[in-house]
Amino acid sequence: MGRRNEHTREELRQIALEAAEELVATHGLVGVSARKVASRIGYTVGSLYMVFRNFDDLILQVNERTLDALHARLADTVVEQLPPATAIRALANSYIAFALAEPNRWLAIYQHRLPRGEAVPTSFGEKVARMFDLVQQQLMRLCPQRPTHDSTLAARALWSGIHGVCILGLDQKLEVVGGHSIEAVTGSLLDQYLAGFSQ
Amino acid sequence: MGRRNEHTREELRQIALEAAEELVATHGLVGVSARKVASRIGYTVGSLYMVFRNFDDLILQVNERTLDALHARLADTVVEQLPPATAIRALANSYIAFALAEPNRWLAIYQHRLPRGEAVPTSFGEKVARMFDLVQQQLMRLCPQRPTHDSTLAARALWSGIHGVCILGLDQKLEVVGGHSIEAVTGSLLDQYLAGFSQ
DNA sequence: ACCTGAACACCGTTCAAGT
DNA sequence: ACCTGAACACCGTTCAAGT
Repeated sequence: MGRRNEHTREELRQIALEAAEELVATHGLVGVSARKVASRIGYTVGSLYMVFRNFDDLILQVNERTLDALHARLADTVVEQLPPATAIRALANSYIAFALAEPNRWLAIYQHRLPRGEAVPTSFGEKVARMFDLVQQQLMRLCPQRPTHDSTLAARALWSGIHGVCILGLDQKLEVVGGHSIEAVTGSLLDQYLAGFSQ
Repeated sequence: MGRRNEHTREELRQIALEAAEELVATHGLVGVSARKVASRIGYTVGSLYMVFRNFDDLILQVNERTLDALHARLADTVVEQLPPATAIRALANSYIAFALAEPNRWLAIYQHRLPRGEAVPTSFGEKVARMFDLVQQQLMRLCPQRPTHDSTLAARALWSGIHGVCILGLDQKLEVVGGHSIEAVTGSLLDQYLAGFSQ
């Protein structure tokens, strides 16, 4: 009992997050529990409370890792050489590809909710903002004459829209209506919105 | 013990759903449990399994009630006398107003997820389809010359987009980026999309 | 200082036993 | 046929006790 010192605090945090991430990826947010995470890494439940404030904190950190992976995917989408409208479509395709490849991890970001009154950490908000920025840069290239305000608004509108299609698509709450693919629906959204915006 | 016969099966189902709905409305999906619902209506947990297959079935039925209320709100939005683009904006405003007035009930529809492999009942899908239809009717009025296929696709794209803005907005995952209101972002989405679509 | 093991107050679900 | 009460296998969280 007590004091094994096999891992540093930081190592413990890392292996716990990796175990939790794998549980999210394979079984979804509902498939994760503090006890399961602990047993996967060979510790008892109590140990997790040495490195995480509580269970929500653990999930929040898993989700931040997913946001990092998602942002990396978008940032890796080479876009500089493309015409702006094509660049935005490429970014949208990367976003959708991530959501489809990692549905459980991607959904967990939005399924997890903090108790009433508790705010998400600022680092979380910043990671979301980074993604909007990538889109906004292309919108500014598309319409350089427009004021910045227009493109920040457009980036949010467009990206929230893409996001909504992915959510409903993965929920299978979209397919029931007629059988359009996520790609077809986002394609329509992008085509019409960009046509309107650059007009 | 046993056999009180104070309520018929259907009455029991109704008061349970009402109690669950109130718990969702005030505390969100996480604030509901079978035990809490049972105690609110003066029964023990086991009784709920006489009228619901399991807890997911109970939540699903709560969510169908919310979908009915949402559809009623949209159907009540008088739209016949308006120009189609204005009508679509009015429908979007009703949708947003519902989400903002009943955030917990509205979010519960999309937060609840069935275990892997289980499909939502067809009645659920039909209720979503009904909502898309209301939007599609106006899109067809807007561009009568376009094939039906275009307006079904557009209804899904546009409505999923509005939906995405609401989701991110309520999550406060949208506000952090710059402080645009849900109304401003959906306004942009509608303006640009409709400009592109009717062009 | 680190970690366990047990306790506490909760879960969803089942089912023998009572009326 | 209806409903309870207790049981089962789970939860998140805390913390005295051991090394």
